[in-house]
Amino acid sequence: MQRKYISKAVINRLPRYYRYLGDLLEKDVVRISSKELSEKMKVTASQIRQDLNNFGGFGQQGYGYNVEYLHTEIGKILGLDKKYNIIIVGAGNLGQALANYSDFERRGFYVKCIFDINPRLVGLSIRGIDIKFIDEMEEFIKLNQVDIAALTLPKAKAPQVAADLANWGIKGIWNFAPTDLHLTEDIIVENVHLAESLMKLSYKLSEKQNPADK
Amino acid sequence: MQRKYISKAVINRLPRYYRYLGDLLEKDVVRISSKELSEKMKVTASQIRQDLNNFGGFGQQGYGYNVEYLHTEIGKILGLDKKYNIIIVGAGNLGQALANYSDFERRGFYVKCIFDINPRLVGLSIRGIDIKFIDEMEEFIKLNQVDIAALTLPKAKAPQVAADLANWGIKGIWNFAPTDLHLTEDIIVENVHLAESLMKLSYKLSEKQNPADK
DNA sequence: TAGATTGTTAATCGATTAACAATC
DNA sequence: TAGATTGTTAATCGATTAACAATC
Repeated sequence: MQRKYISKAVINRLPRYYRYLGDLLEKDVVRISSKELSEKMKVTASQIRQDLNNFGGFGQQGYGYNVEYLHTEIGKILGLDKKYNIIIVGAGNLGQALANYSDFERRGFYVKCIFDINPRLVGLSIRGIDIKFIDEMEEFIKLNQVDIAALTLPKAKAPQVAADLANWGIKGIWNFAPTDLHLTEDIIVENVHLAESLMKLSYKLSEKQNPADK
Repeated sequence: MQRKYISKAVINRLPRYYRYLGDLLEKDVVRISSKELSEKMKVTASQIRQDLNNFGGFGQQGYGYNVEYLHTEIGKILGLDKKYNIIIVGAGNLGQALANYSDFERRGFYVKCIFDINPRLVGLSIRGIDIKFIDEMEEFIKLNQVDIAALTLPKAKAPQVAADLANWGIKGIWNFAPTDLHLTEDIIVENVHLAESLMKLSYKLSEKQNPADK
C-alpha cells in the first residue's frame, strides 16, 4: 500500500495522530483543521500537513480534514485494518499484564496463547488464554497462524527464543527484554525498554535541578 | 551538573550506551574504542564520540574508553547515582507488574506504595509493598518524600490524578495511561504508550508486505 | 465570489557523518 | 618514537518550519 519511503520520524508520529483523532471521534467532532489539531497536539500545523501528505491528500482546501475519514485512513496506514495473532512468551507479571489488556483486541491484535517454562504456571489460563509449556511453542506456531510474539522473559533467554521464533516463521517481535535482538532483516523487532524509559525520566529530573545555561 | 544544552536525540541514546557498557562490564571488558562499540551497537563511531563529548572527554587518545569509568559517568549523567522514591497509582496488572520488577531498585528506584480505588485490592501487598486506598495518597506523599509517580490507571482518570500529584509536589510522572498529560513546565512527564508501540510494529509489518520503491 | 485551509515548494534549522589535528 | 584513537571542526544530510499558490 505505502509506496514512497517514509522517514522513521513520521512513522513514530502516526500512532499519536491516530490517538488524537480517535479522541476527537469519541467527542463527535466531524472536522478539524491542521491548525486546530496542531494546537491540541502542541506541534506545528506545517508538520501535520507535511506528515499526512506523505500518504496522499486526506484534506480539503478551505475545510480541513474529516475526522472519521482521516482516522480510518491512518488506521489503514498503520495496518490496523488487519488482524494479527499474538503469542506471549514469558508468563511473568508483565506477560500476564499484556494478556489481560483486552484493549489490544479492539485494534485487531488477538492473544492466542502464552508460553512459559515454569510448571507452576503451565495449565493456568488468563482471560481464557492458556499458558502452555514452552516446548509446545513450535508446534503451536505451525498449527496456528501466529504473526507476532511478545517477549516478556529474562534478558538471558531472549536471544535464543527470538532466534527460534524467527526460524519458525514469526514475522514480528514485540520485545520487552532489556536487550537488543540481532536477527535477520526480514524479521521486524519493536522494542519496549522500560528501564531505559525510567532512566530518561531520571535524566530529566536531574537536569531540572541543574539546568543548562541555554 | 550538566551545563550545556543537550539535544533530545542524544538523551534518548544515553540509556542504551549505559546498557551496553553494563553488559561489557559483566563480561569483564576493561576498555573499548568508539569503533568497537559502534560495531556492537550498529551506530557510527563518530556519533558515539560526538555524543559523549557533549558531557566532557571520557576517553583517551590511542586507548579508547575505560568501560567501568564510562559506565559510571553515564550513570551519573542519567542521575542513577541518586535515589528516587516511587509510588504506583493503579494496582491493575501493569501496576502490579511494575511493583514486582525488583530490578528497578538496583538502579535506585524504590517503590514505596501502590494506590488504587478498588477496595478488593486495598490492604493487599506485593513484595512487601502495600496497596492503599487512593484517598490516602495526599498524606502519604506529604509524609514520605515521593519523587516519581507511575500512572497505571485508565485514561479517563489519568489527567485529574496527574494534576493532583503535581499539586502535592510530585516531580516526575511515568505515564502509562494512553493519553498526554498537559501539566505545568516544572513537572516532568515520561510516557510509555504500549498501544502506540504495537501500532509501530504493525506499520512495519504491513510495510514489509508492500515495500517502498526506494 | 471571498475566506479558509490545504498541498507543496523553498528556506531554515538541527543532527549525523566525515575528516583530521591533537595527543596518549 | 610510531600507532592508535580521541576530541573537535567542517561537510553533508535530513527533518522541520515558513510561505504561498492552488482550490474548495
